[in-house]
Amino acid sequence: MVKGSVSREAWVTPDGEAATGRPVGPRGEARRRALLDAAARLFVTKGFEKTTLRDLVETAGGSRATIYELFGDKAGLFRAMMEESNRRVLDHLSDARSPLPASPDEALVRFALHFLRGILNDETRAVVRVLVAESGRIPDIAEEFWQSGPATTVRGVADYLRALADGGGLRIEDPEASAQAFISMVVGELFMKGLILPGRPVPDDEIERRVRYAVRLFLDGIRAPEAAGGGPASGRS
Amino acid sequence: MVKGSVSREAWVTPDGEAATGRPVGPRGEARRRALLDAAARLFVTKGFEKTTLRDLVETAGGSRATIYELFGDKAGLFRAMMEESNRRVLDHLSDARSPLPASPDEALVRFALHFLRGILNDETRAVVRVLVAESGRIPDIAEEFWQSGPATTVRGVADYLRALADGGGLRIEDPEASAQAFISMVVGELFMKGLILPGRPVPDDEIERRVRYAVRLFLDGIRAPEAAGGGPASGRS
DNA sequence: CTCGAACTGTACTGTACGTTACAGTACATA
DNA sequence: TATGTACTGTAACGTACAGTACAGTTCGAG
Repeated sequence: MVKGSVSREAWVTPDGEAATGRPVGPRGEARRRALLDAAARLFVTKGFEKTTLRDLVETAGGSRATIYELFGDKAGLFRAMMEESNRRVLDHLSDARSPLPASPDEALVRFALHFLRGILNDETRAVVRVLVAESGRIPDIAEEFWQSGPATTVRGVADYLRALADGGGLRIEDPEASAQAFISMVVGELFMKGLILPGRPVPDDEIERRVRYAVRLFLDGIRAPEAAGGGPASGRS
Repeated sequence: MVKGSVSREAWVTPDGEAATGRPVGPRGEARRRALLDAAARLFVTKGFEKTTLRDLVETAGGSRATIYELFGDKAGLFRAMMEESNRRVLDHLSDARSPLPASPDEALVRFALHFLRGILNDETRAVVRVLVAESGRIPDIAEEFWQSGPATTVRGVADYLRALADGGGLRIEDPEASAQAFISMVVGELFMKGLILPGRPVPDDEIERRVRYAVRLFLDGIRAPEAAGGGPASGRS
Protein backbone atom coordinates (compact mmCIF):
# COMPACT_ATOMS: atom_id res chain seq x y z
CA MET A 1 0.00 0.00 0.00
CA VAL A 2 2.69 2.40 0.96
CA LYS A 3 4.75 1.36 -2.01
CA GLY A 4 1.74 1.89 -4.27
CA SER A 5 1.13 5.37 -2.97
CA VAL A 6 4.54 6.59 -4.08
CA SER A 7 4.07 5.44 -7.62
CA ARG A 8 2.96 8.89 -8.66
CA GLU A 9 6.00 10.57 -7.23
CA ALA A 10 8.20 7.96 -8.87
CA TRP A 11 6.72 8.89 -12.21
CA VAL A 12 10.13 9.78 -13.56
CA THR A 13 12.65 7.24 -14.66
CA PRO A 14 15.92 7.04 -12.72
CA ASP A 15 17.96 8.82 -15.35
CA GLY A 16 15.64 11.80 -15.39
CA GLU A 17 13.60 10.96 -18.47
CA ALA A 18 9.99 11.93 -17.91
CA ALA A 19 7.61 9.08 -18.58
CA THR A 20 5.26 11.41 -20.38
CA GLY A 21 7.68 11.99 -23.18
CA ARG A 22 8.93 10.31 -26.26
CA PRO A 23 9.50 6.59 -26.16
CA VAL A 24 12.64 5.20 -24.73
CA GLY A 25 13.20 2.38 -27.16
CA PRO A 26 12.85 1.75 -30.88
CA ARG A 27 9.84 -0.50 -30.37
CA GLY A 28 8.09 2.24 -28.50
CA GLU A 29 8.76 4.61 -31.33
CA ALA A 30 6.69 2.50 -33.69
CA ARG A 31 3.97 2.07 -31.12
CA ARG A 32 3.94 5.77 -30.44
CA ARG A 33 3.40 6.47 -34.12
CA ALA A 34 0.63 3.91 -34.30
CA LEU A 35 -1.05 5.38 -31.25
CA LEU A 36 -0.81 8.92 -32.57
CA ASP A 37 -2.26 7.82 -35.90
CA ALA A 38 -5.10 5.97 -34.23
CA ALA A 39 -5.72 8.98 -32.02
CA ALA A 40 -5.78 11.30 -35.02
CA ARG A 41 -8.44 9.11 -36.56
CA LEU A 42 -10.56 8.28 -33.54
CA PHE A 43 -10.46 11.43 -31.43
CA VAL A 44 -11.21 13.49 -34.49
CA THR A 45 -14.18 11.44 -35.66
CA LYS A 46 -15.70 10.44 -32.33
CA GLY A 47 -14.60 13.19 -29.98
CA PHE A 48 -12.54 12.93 -26.82
CA GLU A 49 -15.13 11.49 -24.48
CA LYS A 50 -16.54 8.92 -26.83
CA THR A 51 -13.16 7.55 -27.80
CA THR A 52 -12.09 4.88 -25.32
CA LEU A 53 -8.62 3.62 -24.62
CA ARG A 54 -9.85 0.22 -25.72
CA ASP A 55 -10.78 1.67 -29.11
CA LEU A 56 -7.37 3.24 -29.44
CA VAL A 57 -5.50 0.09 -28.54
CA GLU A 58 -7.68 -1.99 -30.82
CA THR A 59 -6.76 0.31 -33.69
CA ALA A 60 -3.12 0.89 -32.87
CA GLY A 61 -2.15 -2.43 -31.37
CA GLY A 62 -0.15 -2.70 -28.20
CA SER A 63 -1.75 -2.36 -24.82
CA ARG A 64 -3.40 0.24 -22.67
CA ALA A 65 -0.47 0.24 -20.30
CA THR A 66 1.74 1.55 -23.10
CA ILE A 67 -0.43 4.62 -23.44
CA TYR A 68 0.32 5.45 -19.85
CA GLU A 69 4.01 4.82 -20.30
CA LEU A 70 4.26 6.97 -23.41
CA PHE A 71 1.73 9.72 -22.80
CA GLY A 72 0.93 9.74 -19.10
CA ASP A 73 -2.81 9.44 -19.54
CA LYS A 74 -5.62 9.73 -22.05
CA ALA A 75 -5.51 13.51 -22.12
CA GLY A 76 -1.78 13.35 -22.74
CA LEU A 77 -2.27 11.27 -25.85
CA PHE A 78 -4.99 13.63 -27.01
CA ARG A 79 -2.77 16.61 -26.47
CA ALA A 80 0.18 15.05 -28.27
CA MET A 81 -2.07 14.15 -31.17
CA MET A 82 -3.48 17.65 -31.40
CA GLU A 83 -0.06 19.23 -31.35
CA GLU A 84 0.95 17.09 -34.27
CA SER A 85 -2.23 17.60 -36.28
CA ASN A 86 -1.99 21.27 -35.53
CA ARG A 87 1.48 21.40 -36.98
CA ARG A 88 0.45 19.45 -40.06
CA VAL A 89 -2.47 21.75 -40.76
CA LEU A 90 -0.33 24.82 -40.28
CA ASP A 91 2.20 23.42 -42.73
CA HIS A 92 -0.57 23.22 -45.31
CA LEU A 93 -1.26 26.86 -44.70
CA SER A 94 2.30 28.06 -44.81
CA ASP A 95 2.58 26.60 -48.29
CA ALA A 96 0.19 29.29 -49.42
CA ARG A 97 2.28 32.22 -48.27
CA SER A 98 4.44 34.73 -49.94
CA PRO A 99 4.98 34.14 -53.65
CA LEU A 100 4.76 37.57 -55.25
CA PRO A 101 4.83 37.07 -58.97
CA ALA A 102 3.19 39.01 -61.75
CA SER A 103 0.35 41.42 -61.17
CA PRO A 104 -1.61 41.90 -57.97
CA ASP A 105 -4.55 40.14 -59.60
CA GLU A 106 -2.50 37.12 -60.35
CA ALA A 107 -0.70 37.09 -57.03
CA LEU A 108 -3.91 37.34 -55.03
CA VAL A 109 -5.66 34.72 -57.11
CA ARG A 110 -2.79 32.33 -56.70
CA PHE A 111 -2.54 32.86 -52.99
CA ALA A 112 -6.26 32.54 -52.49
CA LEU A 113 -6.54 29.34 -54.49
CA HIS A 114 -3.74 27.76 -52.55
CA PHE A 115 -5.13 28.97 -49.27
CA LEU A 116 -8.68 27.93 -49.89
CA ARG A 117 -7.75 24.48 -51.09
CA GLY A 118 -5.52 24.21 -48.06
CA ILE A 119 -8.23 24.84 -45.52
CA LEU A 120 -11.12 23.08 -47.20
CA ASN A 121 -9.70 19.60 -46.94
CA ASP A 122 -11.06 17.03 -44.56
CA GLU A 123 -8.15 17.02 -42.16
CA THR A 124 -8.20 20.74 -41.52
CA ARG A 125 -11.92 20.72 -40.99
CA ALA A 126 -11.72 17.81 -38.58
CA VAL A 127 -8.90 19.34 -36.59
CA VAL A 128 -10.65 22.66 -36.22
CA ARG A 129 -13.84 20.92 -35.28
CA VAL A 130 -12.06 19.21 -32.43
CA LEU A 131 -10.34 22.45 -31.55
CA VAL A 132 -13.73 24.11 -31.17
CA ALA A 133 -15.26 21.22 -29.29
CA GLU A 134 -12.37 20.73 -26.88
CA SER A 135 -10.91 24.21 -26.74
CA GLY A 136 -11.55 24.27 -23.02
CA ARG A 137 -9.39 21.20 -22.56
CA ILE A 138 -6.45 22.53 -24.56
CA PRO A 139 -6.58 26.32 -24.46
CA ASP A 140 -2.86 26.64 -25.06
CA ILE A 141 -2.96 24.55 -28.22
CA ALA A 142 -5.98 26.48 -29.44
CA GLU A 143 -4.15 29.73 -28.81
CA GLU A 144 -1.06 28.52 -30.60
CA PHE A 145 -3.17 27.37 -33.52
CA TRP A 146 -4.77 30.76 -33.82
CA GLN A 147 -1.53 32.66 -33.62
CA SER A 148 0.38 30.41 -35.98
CA GLY A 149 -2.56 29.90 -38.34
CA PRO A 150 -5.13 32.59 -39.02
CA ALA A 151 -3.22 35.43 -37.40
CA THR A 152 -0.01 34.66 -39.26
CA THR A 153 -1.83 34.25 -42.55
CA VAL A 154 -3.48 37.63 -42.19
CA ARG A 155 -0.17 39.18 -41.33
CA GLY A 156 1.43 37.61 -44.39
CA VAL A 157 -1.19 39.02 -46.71
CA ALA A 158 -0.99 42.37 -44.95
CA ASP A 159 2.75 42.49 -45.54
CA TYR A 160 2.20 41.75 -49.17
CA LEU A 161 -0.39 44.50 -49.45
CA ARG A 162 1.85 46.92 -47.64
CA ALA A 163 4.66 46.24 -50.07
CA LEU A 164 2.28 46.68 -52.95
CA ALA A 165 0.90 49.93 -51.60
CA ASP A 166 4.26 51.65 -51.84
CA GLY A 167 4.64 51.33 -55.57
CA GLY A 168 1.68 49.38 -56.85
CA GLY A 169 -0.93 52.05 -57.27
CA LEU A 170 -3.16 50.62 -54.57
CA ARG A 171 -4.87 52.61 -51.89
CA ILE A 172 -4.41 50.66 -48.71
CA GLU A 173 -4.93 52.54 -45.51
CA ASP A 174 -5.06 49.65 -43.12
CA PRO A 175 -3.21 46.63 -44.47
CA GLU A 176 -4.30 44.34 -41.66
CA ALA A 177 -7.97 45.19 -42.09
CA SER A 178 -7.71 44.87 -45.85
CA ALA A 179 -6.01 41.54 -45.61
CA GLN A 180 -8.59 40.31 -43.15
CA ALA A 181 -11.41 41.45 -45.40
CA PHE A 182 -9.88 39.80 -48.42
CA ILE A 183 -9.34 36.48 -46.71
CA SER A 184 -12.82 36.59 -45.25
CA MET A 185 -14.33 37.13 -48.67
CA VAL A 186 -12.36 34.27 -50.10
CA VAL A 187 -13.40 31.84 -47.42
CA GLY A 188 -16.93 33.10 -47.18
CA GLU A 189 -19.33 30.67 -45.57
CA LEU A 190 -17.54 27.58 -46.82
CA PHE A 191 -15.43 26.80 -43.80
CA MET A 192 -18.12 27.40 -41.22
CA LYS A 193 -20.55 25.37 -43.25
CA GLY A 194 -18.06 22.54 -43.29
CA LEU A 195 -17.85 22.67 -39.51
CA ILE A 196 -21.57 22.53 -38.92
CA LEU A 197 -22.78 20.36 -41.76
CA PRO A 198 -21.44 17.02 -42.88
CA GLY A 199 -19.64 18.30 -45.93
CA ARG A 200 -19.34 16.97 -49.33
CA PRO A 201 -16.11 18.43 -50.75
CA VAL A 202 -16.35 21.74 -52.54
CA PRO A 203 -15.89 21.28 -56.30
CA ASP A 204 -12.76 22.90 -57.58
CA ASP A 205 -14.48 25.08 -60.15
CA GLU A 206 -16.58 26.65 -57.43
CA ILE A 207 -13.39 27.44 -55.55
CA GLU A 208 -11.95 29.11 -58.62
CA ARG A 209 -15.09 31.05 -59.33
CA ARG A 210 -15.26 32.31 -55.79
CA VAL A 211 -11.61 33.30 -55.70
CA ARG A 212 -11.79 35.28 -58.93
CA TYR A 213 -14.91 37.02 -57.77
CA ALA A 214 -13.36 37.92 -54.43
CA VAL A 215 -10.20 39.23 -56.02
CA ARG A 216 -12.12 41.36 -58.44
CA LEU A 217 -14.36 42.76 -55.74
CA PHE A 218 -11.40 43.40 -53.51
CA LEU A 219 -9.25 45.08 -56.14
CA ASP A 220 -11.88 47.19 -57.76
CA GLY A 221 -12.63 48.58 -54.40
CA ILE A 222 -9.11 49.16 -53.43
CA ARG A 223 -7.49 50.17 -56.65
CA ALA A 224 -6.58 53.85 -56.71
CA PRO A 225 -8.68 55.74 -59.25
CA GLU A 226 -5.71 57.95 -60.02
CA ALA A 227 -4.06 55.12 -61.95
CA ALA A 228 -4.31 57.23 -65.08
CA GLY A 229 -7.04 57.33 -67.68
CA GLY A 230 -6.78 53.90 -69.18
CA GLY A 231 -7.52 52.22 -65.94
CA PRO A 232 -6.24 48.75 -65.21
CA ALA A 233 -8.99 46.77 -66.79
CA SER A 234 -8.27 43.44 -65.25
CA GLY A 235 -9.10 41.70 -68.44
CA ARG A 236 -10.08 38.12 -68.48
CA SER A 237 -12.29 35.99 -70.65
CA MET B 1 -38.81 -10.45 -12.41
CA VAL B 2 -41.24 -11.36 -15.11
CA LYS B 3 -43.28 -8.31 -14.29
CA GLY B 4 -40.17 -6.17 -14.56
CA SER B 5 -39.27 -7.43 -17.96
CA VAL B 6 -42.40 -6.03 -19.56
CA SER B 7 -41.73 -2.51 -18.37
CA ARG B 8 -40.18 -1.52 -21.67
CA GLU B 9 -43.24 -2.43 -23.66
CA ALA B 10 -45.40 -0.47 -21.22
CA TRP B 11 -43.54 2.73 -22.09
CA VAL B 12 -46.71 4.31 -23.41
CA THR B 13 -49.43 5.55 -21.14
CA PRO B 14 -52.74 3.67 -21.22
CA ASP B 15 -54.56 6.36 -23.17
CA GLY B 16 -52.03 6.35 -25.97
CA GLU B 17 -50.03 9.45 -25.05
CA ALA B 18 -46.37 8.91 -25.81
CA ALA B 19 -44.18 9.55 -22.81
CA THR B 20 -41.80 11.66 -24.85
CA GLY B 21 -44.11 14.60 -25.28
CA ARG B 22 -44.98 17.84 -23.67
CA PRO B 23 -46.00 17.75 -20.05
CA VAL B 24 -49.42 16.58 -19.14
CA GLY B 25 -50.04 18.80 -16.14
CA PRO B 26 -49.39 22.36 -15.04
CA ARG B 27 -46.73 21.27 -12.62
CA GLY B 28 -44.85 19.51 -15.36
CA GLU B 29 -44.93 22.63 -17.47
CA ALA B 30 -42.91 24.51 -14.88
CA ARG B 31 -40.53 21.61 -14.45
CA ARG B 32 -40.12 21.36 -18.21
CA ARG B 33 -39.12 24.99 -18.38
CA ALA B 34 -36.70 24.60 -15.51
CA LEU B 35 -35.14 21.55 -17.14
CA LEU B 36 -34.80 23.28 -20.49
CA ASP B 37 -33.18 26.28 -18.82
CA ALA B 38 -30.80 24.09 -16.88
CA ALA B 39 -30.00 22.19 -20.06
CA ALA B 40 -29.34 25.41 -21.94
CA ARG B 41 -26.85 26.37 -19.28
CA LEU B 42 -25.17 23.04 -18.60
CA PHE B 43 -25.05 21.33 -21.98
CA VAL B 44 -23.74 24.49 -23.53
CA THR B 45 -20.97 25.08 -21.01
CA LYS B 46 -19.93 21.51 -20.27
CA GLY B 47 -20.90 19.63 -23.43
CA PHE B 48 -23.28 16.71 -23.79
CA GLU B 49 -21.13 13.94 -22.38
CA LYS B 50 -19.84 15.80 -19.37
CA THR B 51 -23.26 16.98 -18.29
CA THR B 52 -24.92 14.39 -16.09
CA LEU B 53 -28.57 13.94 -15.33
CA ARG B 54 -27.69 14.56 -11.71
CA ASP B 55 -26.25 17.94 -12.65
CA LEU B 56 -29.40 18.81 -14.53
CA VAL B 57 -31.72 17.78 -11.76
CA GLU B 58 -29.60 19.54 -9.18
CA THR B 59 -29.94 22.76 -11.17
CA ALA B 60 -33.53 22.41 -12.26
CA GLY B 61 -35.05 20.65 -9.28
CA GLY B 62 -37.37 17.71 -9.68
CA SER B 63 -36.09 14.25 -10.26
CA ARG B 64 -34.36 12.21 -12.90
CA ALA B 65 -37.52 10.22 -13.49
CA THR B 66 -39.20 13.39 -14.67
CA ILE B 67 -36.64 13.80 -17.41
CA TYR B 68 -37.62 10.43 -18.75
CA GLU B 69 -41.30 11.25 -18.50
CA LEU B 70 -40.96 14.59 -20.27
CA PHE B 71 -38.18 14.01 -22.77
CA GLY B 72 -37.74 10.27 -23.15
CA ASP B 73 -34.04 10.28 -22.41
CA LYS B 74 -30.98 12.47 -22.05
CA ALA B 75 -30.61 12.96 -25.78
CA GLY B 76 -34.26 13.98 -25.97
CA LEU B 77 -33.72 16.76 -23.47
CA PHE B 78 -30.63 17.86 -25.34
CA ARG B 79 -32.49 17.91 -28.61
CA ALA B 80 -35.41 19.86 -27.17
CA MET B 81 -32.99 22.37 -25.66
CA MET B 82 -31.11 22.81 -28.93
CA GLU B 83 -34.31 23.34 -30.88
CA GLU B 84 -35.27 26.11 -28.51
CA SER B 85 -31.86 27.77 -28.38
CA ASN B 86 -31.69 27.49 -32.12
CA ARG B 87 -34.96 29.34 -32.44
CA ARG B 88 -33.85 32.04 -30.01
CA VAL B 89 -30.60 32.64 -31.84
CA LEU B 90 -32.38 32.79 -35.17
CA ASP B 91 -34.78 35.34 -33.74
CA HIS B 92 -31.81 37.54 -32.91
CA LEU B 93 -30.74 37.27 -36.50
CA SER B 94 -34.09 37.96 -38.05
CA ASP B 95 -34.16 41.24 -36.17
CA ALA B 96 -31.35 42.37 -38.42
CA ARG B 97 -33.17 41.83 -41.66
CA SER B 98 -34.81 44.04 -44.18
CA PRO B 99 -35.01 47.70 -43.17
CA LEU B 100 -34.20 49.67 -46.29
CA PRO B 101 -33.97 53.31 -45.36
CA ALA B 102 -31.86 56.09 -46.77
CA SER B 103 -28.78 55.44 -48.88
CA PRO B 104 -27.15 52.09 -49.54
CA ASP B 105 -24.30 53.13 -47.27
CA GLU B 106 -26.61 53.78 -44.43
CA ALA B 107 -28.75 50.72 -45.00
CA LEU B 108 -25.77 48.40 -45.16
CA VAL B 109 -24.13 49.92 -42.11
CA ARG B 110 -27.29 49.59 -40.11
CA PHE B 111 -27.88 46.02 -41.15
CA ALA B 112 -24.29 45.03 -40.51
CA LEU B 113 -24.20 46.60 -37.06
CA HIS B 114 -27.35 44.84 -36.04
CA PHE B 115 -26.19 41.58 -37.53
CA LEU B 116 -22.72 41.63 -36.04
CA ARG B 117 -23.93 42.51 -32.58
CA GLY B 118 -26.50 39.76 -32.95
CA ILE B 119 -24.02 37.00 -33.62
CA LEU B 120 -21.20 38.11 -31.36
CA ASN B 121 -23.06 37.62 -28.11
CA ASP B 122 -22.30 34.80 -25.74
CA GLU B 123 -25.42 32.79 -26.36
CA THR B 124 -24.98 32.60 -30.11
CA ARG B 125 -21.38 31.62 -29.74
CA ALA B 126 -22.20 28.94 -27.21
CA VAL B 127 -25.01 27.48 -29.29
CA VAL B 128 -22.90 27.31 -32.42
CA ARG B 129 -20.06 25.79 -30.49
CA VAL B 130 -22.34 22.99 -29.36
CA LEU B 131 -23.72 22.72 -32.87
CA VAL B 132 -20.21 22.15 -34.17
CA ALA B 133 -19.27 19.77 -31.40
CA GLU B 134 -22.43 17.69 -31.55
CA SER B 135 -23.44 18.14 -35.16
CA GLY B 136 -23.20 14.41 -35.64
CA ARG B 137 -25.74 13.83 -32.90
CA ILE B 138 -28.28 16.29 -34.28
CA PRO B 139 -27.70 16.62 -38.02
CA ASP B 140 -31.27 17.68 -38.65
CA ILE B 141 -31.08 20.54 -36.17
CA ALA B 142 -27.74 21.62 -37.60
CA GLU B 143 -29.21 21.59 -41.08
CA GLU B 144 -32.23 23.58 -39.99
CA PHE B 145 -29.96 26.07 -38.24
CA TRP B 146 -27.94 26.57 -41.37
CA GLN B 147 -30.92 26.99 -43.62
CA SER B 148 -32.83 29.29 -41.29
CA GLY B 149 -29.76 31.18 -40.16
CA PRO B 150 -26.81 31.88 -42.43
CA ALA B 151 -28.52 30.85 -45.65
CA THR B 152 -31.59 32.98 -45.00
CA THR B 153 -29.49 35.95 -43.95
CA VAL B 154 -27.49 35.82 -47.16
CA ARG B 155 -30.68 35.54 -49.17
CA GLY B 156 -32.12 38.56 -47.38
CA VAL B 157 -29.12 40.71 -48.18
CA ALA B 158 -29.09 39.38 -51.73
CA ASP B 159 -32.71 40.43 -52.18
CA TYR B 160 -31.88 43.88 -50.92
CA LEU B 161 -28.97 44.15 -53.31
CA ARG B 162 -31.08 42.93 -56.18
CA ALA B 163 -33.68 45.56 -55.49
CA LEU B 164 -30.96 48.17 -55.30
CA ALA B 165 -29.34 47.05 -58.51
CA ASP B 166 -32.40 47.88 -60.56
CA GLY B 167 -32.39 51.55 -59.77
CA GLY B 168 -29.62 52.22 -57.36
CA GLY B 169 -26.65 52.67 -59.62
CA LEU B 170 -24.90 49.57 -58.37
CA ARG B 171 -23.27 46.96 -60.51
CA ILE B 172 -24.32 43.66 -59.07
CA GLU B 173 -23.91 40.67 -61.30
CA ASP B 174 -24.41 37.97 -58.74
CA PRO B 175 -26.47 39.16 -55.76
CA GLU B 176 -25.93 35.98 -53.77
CA ALA B 177 -22.18 36.08 -54.17
CA SER B 178 -22.07 39.78 -53.39
CA ALA B 179 -24.19 39.34 -50.30
CA GLN B 180 -22.04 36.46 -49.14
CA ALA B 181 -18.89 38.48 -49.68
CA PHE B 182 -20.27 41.43 -47.80
CA ILE B 183 -21.39 39.42 -44.83
CA SER B 184 -18.08 37.58 -44.74
CA MET B 185 -16.18 40.83 -44.68
CA VAL B 186 -18.32 42.15 -41.87
CA VAL B 187 -17.86 39.10 -39.72
CA GLY B 188 -14.24 38.59 -40.61
CA GLU B 189 -12.35 36.42 -38.18
CA LEU B 190 -14.36 37.50 -35.17
CA PHE B 191 -16.85 34.69 -35.00
CA MET B 192 -14.40 31.89 -35.66
CA LYS B 193 -12.02 33.36 -33.14
CA GLY B 194 -14.82 33.37 -30.61
CA LEU B 195 -15.41 29.69 -31.24
CA ILE B 196 -11.81 28.63 -30.81
CA LEU B 197 -10.57 31.04 -28.17
CA PRO B 198 -12.15 31.91 -24.87
CA GLY B 199 -13.46 35.26 -25.93
CA ARG B 200 -13.59 38.51 -24.22
CA PRO B 201 -16.46 40.47 -25.78
CA VAL B 202 -15.62 42.59 -28.79
CA PRO B 203 -15.72 46.31 -27.90
CA ASP B 204 -18.48 48.13 -29.66
CA ASP B 205 -16.25 50.71 -31.27
CA GLU B 206 -14.28 47.96 -32.96
CA ILE B 207 -17.54 46.58 -34.31
CA GLU B 208 -18.44 49.99 -35.72
CA ARG B 209 -15.03 50.56 -37.19
CA ARG B 210 -15.08 47.18 -38.88
CA VAL B 211 -18.57 47.65 -40.25
CA ARG B 212 -17.81 51.04 -41.76
CA TYR B 213 -14.64 49.72 -43.30
CA ALA B 214 -16.43 46.72 -44.78
CA VAL B 215 -19.23 48.82 -46.21
CA ARG B 216 -16.80 51.22 -47.80
CA LEU B 217 -14.71 48.46 -49.29
CA PHE B 218 -17.79 46.70 -50.54
CA LEU B 219 -19.42 49.75 -52.07
CA ASP B 220 -16.36 51.22 -53.68
CA GLY B 221 -15.90 47.97 -55.39
CA ILE B 222 -19.45 47.60 -56.43
CA ARG B 223 -20.52 51.13 -57.20
CA ALA B 224 -20.89 51.73 -60.92
CA PRO B 225 -18.47 54.42 -62.07
CA GLU B 226 -20.93 56.07 -64.42
CA ALA B 227 -19.79 59.55 -63.48
CA ALA B 228 -16.59 59.12 -65.47
CA GLY B 229 -18.24 59.17 -68.84
CA GLY B 230 -19.14 55.74 -70.08
CA GLY B 231 -18.57 53.05 -67.48
CA PRO B 232 -16.66 50.54 -69.53
CA ALA B 233 -14.92 49.19 -66.53
CA SER B 234 -17.62 46.65 -65.94
CA GLY B 235 -16.23 43.57 -67.48
CA ARG B 236 -19.23 41.55 -68.49
CA SER B 237 -22.80 42.36 -69.26
C1' DC C 1 -63.28 16.98 0.80
C1' DT C 2 -62.03 13.12 -2.05
C1' DC C 3 -59.80 10.84 -5.41
C1' DG C 4 -56.68 9.78 -8.80
C1' DA C 5 -53.23 11.15 -11.69
C1' DA C 6 -48.98 13.67 -12.09
C1' DC C 7 -44.80 14.51 -10.05
C1' DT C 8 -40.80 13.58 -6.67
C1' DG C 9 -37.09 11.26 -4.00
C1' DT C 10 -34.31 7.51 -3.49
C1' DA C 11 -32.41 3.36 -3.88
C1' DC C 12 -30.86 0.08 -7.14
C1' DT C 13 -28.99 -2.23 -11.49
C1' DG C 14 -26.05 -3.04 -15.02
C1' DT C 15 -22.50 -1.40 -17.52
C1' DA C 16 -18.63 1.02 -19.31
C1' DC C 17 -14.74 3.43 -18.51
C1' DG C 18 -9.93 5.17 -16.91
C1' DT C 19 -6.42 3.62 -14.46
C1' DT C 20 -3.24 0.39 -12.18
C1' DA C 21 -0.73 -3.94 -11.11
C1' DC C 22 1.72 -7.64 -12.60
C1' DA C 23 3.45 -11.51 -14.88
C1' DG C 24 5.02 -12.77 -19.32
C1' DT C 25 7.45 -11.88 -23.73
C1' DA C 26 10.30 -9.96 -27.27
C1' DC C 27 14.02 -7.27 -28.36
C1' DA C 28 18.38 -4.37 -28.53
C1' DT C 29 22.92 -4.64 -26.92
C1' DA C 30 27.15 -6.43 -25.85
C1' DT D 1 24.05 -16.34 -26.83
C1' DA D 2 23.05 -14.10 -22.41
C1' DT D 3 20.85 -10.37 -19.99
C1' DG D 4 18.33 -6.60 -18.52
C1' DT D 5 14.71 -3.82 -19.85
C1' DA D 6 11.10 -1.96 -22.78
C1' DC D 7 6.86 -3.39 -24.23
C1' DT D 8 2.44 -6.48 -24.09
C1' DG D 9 -1.77 -8.83 -22.43
C1' DT D 10 -4.90 -9.54 -19.02
C1' DA D 11 -7.21 -9.05 -15.09
C1' DA D 12 -8.89 -6.37 -11.69
C1' DC D 13 -10.47 -2.05 -9.08
C1' DG D 14 -13.04 1.82 -8.14
C1' DT D 15 -15.98 5.01 -9.90
C1' DA D 16 -19.45 7.29 -12.36
C1' DC D 17 -23.08 7.19 -15.15
C1' DA D 18 -27.78 6.37 -17.70
C1' DG D 19 -31.64 4.33 -16.95
C1' DT D 20 -35.44 1.87 -13.94
C1' DA D 21 -38.55 0.74 -10.17
C1' DC D 22 -41.39 2.06 -6.72
C1' DA D 23 -43.32 4.07 -2.76
C1' DG D 24 -44.44 8.52 -1.15
C1' DT D 25 -46.24 13.22 -1.89
C1' DT D 26 -48.60 17.03 -4.08
C1' DC D 27 -52.06 19.11 -6.51
C1' DG D 28 -55.95 20.04 -9.47
C1' DA D 29 -60.63 18.56 -10.80
C1' DG D 30 -65.13 17.37 -9.56
